[in-house]
Amino acid sequence: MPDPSNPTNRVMDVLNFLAAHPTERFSLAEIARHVGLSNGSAHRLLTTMAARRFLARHERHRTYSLGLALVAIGQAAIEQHRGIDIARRELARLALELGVQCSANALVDGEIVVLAREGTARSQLGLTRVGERRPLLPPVGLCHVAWSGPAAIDTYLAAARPHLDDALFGRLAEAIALVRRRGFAIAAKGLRAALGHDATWLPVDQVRDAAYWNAVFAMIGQLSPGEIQAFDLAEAAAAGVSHISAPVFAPSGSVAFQLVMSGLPSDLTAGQIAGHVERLCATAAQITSETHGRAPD
Amino acid sequence: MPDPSNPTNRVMDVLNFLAAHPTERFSLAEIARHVGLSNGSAHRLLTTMAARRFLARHERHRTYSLGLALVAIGQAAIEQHRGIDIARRELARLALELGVQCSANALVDGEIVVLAREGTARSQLGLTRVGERRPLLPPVGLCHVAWSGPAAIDTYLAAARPHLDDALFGRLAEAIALVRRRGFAIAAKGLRAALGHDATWLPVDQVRDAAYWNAVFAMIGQLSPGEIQAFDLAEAAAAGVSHISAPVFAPSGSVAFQLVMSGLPSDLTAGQIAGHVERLCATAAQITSETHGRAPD
DNA sequence: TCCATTCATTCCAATAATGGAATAAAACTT
DNA sequence: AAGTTTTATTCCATTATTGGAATGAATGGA
Repeated sequence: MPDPSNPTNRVMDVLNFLAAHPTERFSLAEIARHVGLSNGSAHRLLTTMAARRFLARHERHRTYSLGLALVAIGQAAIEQHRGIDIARRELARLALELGVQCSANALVDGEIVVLAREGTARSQLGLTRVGERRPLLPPVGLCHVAWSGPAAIDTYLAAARPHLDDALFGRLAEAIALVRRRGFAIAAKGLRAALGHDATWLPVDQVRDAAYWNAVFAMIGQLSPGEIQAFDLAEAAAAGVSHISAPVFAPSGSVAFQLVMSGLPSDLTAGQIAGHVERLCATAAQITSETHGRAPD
Repeated sequence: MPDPSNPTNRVMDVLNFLAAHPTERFSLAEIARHVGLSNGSAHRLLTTMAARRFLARHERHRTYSLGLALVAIGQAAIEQHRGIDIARRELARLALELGVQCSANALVDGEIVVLAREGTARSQLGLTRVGERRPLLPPVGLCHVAWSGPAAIDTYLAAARPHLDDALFGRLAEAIALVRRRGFAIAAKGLRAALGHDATWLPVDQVRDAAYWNAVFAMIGQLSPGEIQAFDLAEAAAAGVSHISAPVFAPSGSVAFQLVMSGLPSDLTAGQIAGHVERLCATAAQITSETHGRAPD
């Protein structure tokens, strides 16, 4: 692996930054600051991209946003990833039949990126929008990590370590092995559920400044054991289910993306929860199969 | 305008190339050749992009295609361009009510890129797929050119000049002024229609080698006057309508994208054609209005 | 309305990316 | 199965890009 190409990364940084804030528009200076570019470089970069409609320039406010060329490229990308289409269809069916919210997300560049969402959320909180990005931190993303190599697992654990006490950290480490063993992840609701907050709620779509990270880390520090992972379904039934997730594998054996079911009714029995888990896992397995994926050894 | 940033353009070249062939996958060497890169540069570029999932690498065949990150970016781009969503909805309605095929396309990087398509085609030919790219050459793209500055118009005319005889070329030049005056473009069917070919048919989704361009230029040389532009609707009614198109304007006064209606029944009267034109223009105007666009002075 | 501040744009010395050759690894052919 | 061609990857001197300062334009506040 050769040293990465910086100019190339800069282009992707700009695109990622703009995609992470799909409703906003940014000036040259703002983009330069957030992406870590000098004004001069940002100027050439942005004008070059705007000239080819990868970015749209809004003359009136001198701001930039994602351009029309990316609409077409995104559509072309979907054609390459039939699994996304299948996931949309199947998740919509699940959402309708079970009255839950379903989504699919991938790990991109160390962040969780929402690829699809079906079903309407019960609450505003935990609402995911396609294109949104969240940090890869507990309690989310276990399915992405559990089938990765030791290096990725260590990175995940190391990021969470400073914010968890020993007991919770141990549970997280165990959870990874457990998730891989049983083939899905399930998190219970925790203390915050009483406040109308779901643990999957993380500040989103805002600039990742110190205040943002403080809020995220504070949330992680307050997790209850069950929010990290429910070790059996009875535990989940007692506290209520926060979310269930299952992996879709690529042909290479890595996790292509994960399916997430959330917004479940709070009065489910352990048996009903098992049914939901079964449905989600079956859907994930079906997509894995239809896209010629396979789980790693 | 500063000299463009080459490293940035290379990234966009790769993305455009892969997006132009959404069903295929390419090796490093193929991409390097088509985009005009050295193997060394291509190697670093592709591995850098694949590392961040902008490209998907298929280990088995050592090929690359568009990655999952672009799915999310494409979705985010759609959020910025509400017009695309509105166009989808309205074009679907038009397609259903009139029994025609409708699409939207934008000018990206000197090429026509299909952004949306609604309604099923009557024939396989002229079938457009979202993400597809076609050269900006007569008889398509008049709406993109007609509201542009003299420079863009000259470029368009110059590209067509070598392949048209004097009479046809004069008609094309006139057509641009006419389209701008009346606010839409309409092309009749020509000789090729009898063979089941529409003039909008152009080789697509294949590598742009010499054979490709020969086929394209040969097609242009065989255009009939009405295929370039029907100067009145009676002319269109007599030969049958190939396609109608109307521009959607951006706030800046430039053409954001154009709407195209094709696959019309061949037995329409001039009055019925006028009705179709009216519907398409009204839709375009509505989208222009809803997205705060305006026609240039 | 004027001033201060922020922002966009240009320019040049310092620096990092690039092209092309060389090497190694596949893939294909005979 | 061995030879031959194509492909992927590494390396280094050449060359083009970059960061930062300076300028000019525009915005917001008093």
